[in-house]
Amino acid sequence: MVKHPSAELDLDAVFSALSHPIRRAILEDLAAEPASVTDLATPHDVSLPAISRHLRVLEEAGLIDVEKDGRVRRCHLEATPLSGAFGWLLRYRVFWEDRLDALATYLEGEDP
Amino acid sequence: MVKHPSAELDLDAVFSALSHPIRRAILEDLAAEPASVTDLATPHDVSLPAISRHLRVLEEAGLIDVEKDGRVRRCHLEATPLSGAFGWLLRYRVFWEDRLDALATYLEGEDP
DNA sequence: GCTACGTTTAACTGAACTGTTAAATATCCC
DNA sequence: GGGATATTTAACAGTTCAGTTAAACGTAGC
Repeated sequence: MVKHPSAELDLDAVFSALSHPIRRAILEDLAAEPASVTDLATPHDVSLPAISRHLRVLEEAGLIDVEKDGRVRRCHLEATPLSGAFGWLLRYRVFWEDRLDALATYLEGEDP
Repeated sequence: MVKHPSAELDLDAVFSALSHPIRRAILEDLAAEPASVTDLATPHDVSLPAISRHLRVLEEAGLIDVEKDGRVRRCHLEATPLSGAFGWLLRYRVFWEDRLDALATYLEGEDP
C-alpha cells in the first residue's frame, strides 16, 4: 500500500473540527460546490472573522483547501481525512447494528 | 438533570468526545469488554480524576453506560450514538473514494 | 489615486477543556 | 469499628475555544 506523503492522520483534529455545527454545515455546503468565505458565512448568524476562524480550523484539519483567486478565497472540500474518522468508526459498526437488531427483534415481539 | 439515554442525537457531543485520544482509547478498551474505572485508567499516564472526567464526557455523549457494582463502577460501551456520526460521515464517502480512485488511477497510469 | 469589496489580524472577553492535588464518599473485609 | 480500596468532588491553574468589534491588508475597478 502506498503511503500518502501529505496525509497526516490526525483524528483529534478531524473529530474536533467536526464537533461544531457551523463547521459541519460548512462542509455540507462545500459538498455541493466550492464557495467563497462570504458565501459560506451567509447562512450563519456570526461575524465574518468567526467564520474565518472556523475555516482555519477546517483547513488545519485538512478538511478544506483554500485557493486564492483575486480578493476572493475559494474554499473546496478535501474529504480525504474524513476517511480516517470513518475508518475508526467502522470498527464499532457491529456494536450498534447488534443493538439495533436487538431493538428490532424486541419490537417484533421475538426473544433473541 | 437526567438525560434521555436513547433519543438524543447530539453530534456535537459525540464528535467532541471522540476528539480526545484517551477517550478513543477508552472506547477501544470497552469494545473488548466492560471494565472498571481503575482498569480503564491503567494504560494512561494521567490521574484517576482525569480519567473520571473523561468517562463523564463519554457518558454524557451517550457512548458509555456506567453500572454501579459495589464500590466498583463497571463501564460498558454504548455504541449506538456512533451510528449518528457514522451516518454523517457516510455522505462524504464518495468524495474520498473518488479521491482515492483518482490517486489509484494516477499511480497505475505510470505503468501501462 | 481613490473607493469599495473580500478577508484576515489584533485585542479582548467569557466559557469550556484538561490536568493537577487534596479531601470526601462509599463500599468491602477483618 | 477501623482500615484498605474504588471513585468522585472540590479547588485551582493553564490552555484553548468561540465569539465580538475595530483596524488592517490586498485587490478590483473607475
